[in-house]
Amino acid sequence: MAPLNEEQLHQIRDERRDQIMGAAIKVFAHRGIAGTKMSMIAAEAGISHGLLYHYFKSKEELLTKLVEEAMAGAEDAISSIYRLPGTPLEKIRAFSMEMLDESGAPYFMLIHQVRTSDGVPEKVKELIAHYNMDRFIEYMLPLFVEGQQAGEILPGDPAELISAYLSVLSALMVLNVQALGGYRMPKVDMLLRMIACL
Amino acid sequence: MAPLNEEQLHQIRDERRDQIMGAAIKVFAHRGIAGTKMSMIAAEAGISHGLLYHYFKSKEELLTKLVEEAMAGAEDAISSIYRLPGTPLEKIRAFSMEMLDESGAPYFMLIHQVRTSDGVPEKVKELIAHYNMDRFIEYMLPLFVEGQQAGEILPGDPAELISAYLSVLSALMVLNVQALGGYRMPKVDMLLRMIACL
Amino acid sequence: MAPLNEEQLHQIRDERRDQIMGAAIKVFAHRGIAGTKMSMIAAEAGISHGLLYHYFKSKEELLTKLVEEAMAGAEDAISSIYRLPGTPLEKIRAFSMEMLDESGAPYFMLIHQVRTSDGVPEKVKELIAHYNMDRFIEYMLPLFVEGQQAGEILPGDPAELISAYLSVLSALMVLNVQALGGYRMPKVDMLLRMIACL
Amino acid sequence: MAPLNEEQLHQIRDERRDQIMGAAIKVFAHRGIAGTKMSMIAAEAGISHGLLYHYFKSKEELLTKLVEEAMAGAEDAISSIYRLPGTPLEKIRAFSMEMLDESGAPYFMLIHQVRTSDGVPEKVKELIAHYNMDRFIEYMLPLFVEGQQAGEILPGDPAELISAYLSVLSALMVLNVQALGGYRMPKVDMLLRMIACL
DNA sequence: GATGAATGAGCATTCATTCAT
DNA sequence: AATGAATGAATGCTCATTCAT
Repeated sequence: MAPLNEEQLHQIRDERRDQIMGAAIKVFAHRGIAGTKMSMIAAEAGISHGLLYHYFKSKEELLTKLVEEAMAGAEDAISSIYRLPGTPLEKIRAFSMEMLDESGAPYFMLIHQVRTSDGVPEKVKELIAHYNMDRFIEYMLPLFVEGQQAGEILPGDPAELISAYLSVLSALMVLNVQALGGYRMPKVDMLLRMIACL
Repeated sequence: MAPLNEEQLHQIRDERRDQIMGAAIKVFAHRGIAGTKMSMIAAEAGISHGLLYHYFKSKEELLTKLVEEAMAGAEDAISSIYRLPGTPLEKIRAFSMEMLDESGAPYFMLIHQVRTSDGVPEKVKELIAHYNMDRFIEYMLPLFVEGQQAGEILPGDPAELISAYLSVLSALMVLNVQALGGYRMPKVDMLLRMIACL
Repeated sequence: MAPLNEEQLHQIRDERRDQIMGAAIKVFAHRGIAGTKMSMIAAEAGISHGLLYHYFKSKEELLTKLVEEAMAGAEDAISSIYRLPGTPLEKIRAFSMEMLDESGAPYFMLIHQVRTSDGVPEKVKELIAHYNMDRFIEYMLPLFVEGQQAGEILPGDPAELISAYLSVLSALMVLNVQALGGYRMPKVDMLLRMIACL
Repeated sequence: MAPLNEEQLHQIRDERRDQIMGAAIKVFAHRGIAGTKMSMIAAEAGISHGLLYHYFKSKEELLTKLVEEAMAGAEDAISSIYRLPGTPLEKIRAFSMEMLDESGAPYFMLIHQVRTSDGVPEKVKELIAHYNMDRFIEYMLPLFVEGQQAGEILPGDPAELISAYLSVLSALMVLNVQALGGYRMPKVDMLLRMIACL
């Protein structure tokens, strides 16, 4: 009966969804939640605004899906650190470079926008609440302890070290999206001095 | 009975303007440029929205004035560094603590909002363009050179050191406005490790 | 293997049309003209909205066809009165019971919706204009006169009697579609008291 | 401080509200709930649609207020029956004439629209549920019983008599708003034959 | 100076309709 | 014939701005 088979339809839908979400994160990150108009997203994705609503019931749903994806991505990024080669400090170094290479910046930017915007729906705020730095600290704790035992990383409360270091990384990512205003991204080795034994 | 004289009227006017600008920066910083409604500012300032327009011709003018103030304030903050006591590194340390104590955060936040928002009027963008980090680097250059000569600060291109360090400071200020999400502001001494000889 | 012949295709087509019109009148009657979305009709009929447009060029055409059918049906119902058994009053009694048994209510409801909705296309309004009560009065006139001569029906202008009585019948049908709000359909004998000699 | 005093402002607001509600009930009654656009109400009231939202937060709120008013009005109308002069049947006669004189028709029409439209917000539906005919039956019960004892009104369950009679009255009001299609409002005396001893 | 009623441009969302498959 | 992706006009609602008082 169906003129296009199930699979073709599914593929179209998936492609469109990705296309829209890609456009949306770009616009949200740059213009803020309230500053982003659905028509901008549609234009960026090259479709009509009507079609946008065929795929996402509302601006809120689109934002929610984006945040969910961002959080899953962040978790992925952090958890990948153990698969990197070398000593703990080398792993952290490689991880830091990956973070700062800007490809994930829109996601961090989006989360920052959500976090600092008061006009965001409660549901999205809740999602973000789970994206607590504590989860990431837990992930990295064994690595930092190992580094401290190896004499590579500064002594002291490792949770505090991690939190401070990740805060700086996150902050730089948020700030640097557009490399405007003369900000210059610090070299990774400079950042590592904050936590490494020299 | 006698009507207020010229000067008194002027003073009331100035107070009102300050009151409004104080309210405005708070709201802008938290809700973003587009997310901030004139009525929110009026409510925050405790006046009618009609009165807002007696003091500022438009949202754009208010934003412009705010950005101008923010830029002047930033310049003040940076230039004050030479009036602080101690060695160059001690001056930088004191300056850093002042920056991070959050009192100036809304201004940095505002500037960040303006910088990363595409929907901001061109005129305001131009203002911001002047607020180039290069000016601040120039200000701090003698201090860093002095510190390097004293062996307190790492060798290497001082302009790059300053730029990187200020980027981190700015980034943390922007990120930290609400201290949400488990981010913990790093200790100043940890940040100083990025630039100091240990 | 052999493709369906002309006639079979035609029959399928007719069945589909009936299926759609049946769904449409239900939805129109319950939700009003403007409140009825094409997608609702498609869902009620169990087909895609795309297919709807294979059978009816537009919402307006569908509504028009429905109104035409409703009017033909009403005429049938009225004209059938002479085929009923018994004295004039008995015929009227049987006819009244048939009307009120609710099966034809959606049609009356639809006509009422069209009549009282200002947003209906002019073409449909014109159709309705023909469905004037005067036609029905003409139909029933001989019957009422006969009843008056037999002393069963009140004396006086028979056209006025008919008009009033049919108005009450129509009104009750329109009102009663959903039997909500505690309205209770009056017994037919009670209604007949309006026109009958007791 | 205030340029217009409290009272003047209040008066303006009240007038505007009445003006809007008057316009709204007219449009809702004629075009149905879904068929009524806020812009139509604004146009009917002779104001901008922006001002409409100054007075009523949403279409739903406006509809709710209208229904509340309609229900209060209906209760008033029914309860006023005891203040009419004459025997029970005479009271009922006077009451019926008042009902049918069309001034209250838009309210009945509105309630009918709400009752038969599926797209109406739940909150409004609940309001209507209270406007149950049972309440009105209770009101009129003593009057009908008195009429039966006086031999003016038919014997039998008075609640059923009332319910049936009020159903007919309501139905006629709903049907007759525009006196279209050749419907002719029956004379009150004809309607009274349904319940009166002759 | 101060207020809030009033306006209208702009944005989120819905829905009739078209069309490629 | 049948489906659902795609479009855009229309509608509810918000908000910057103006203005009478």
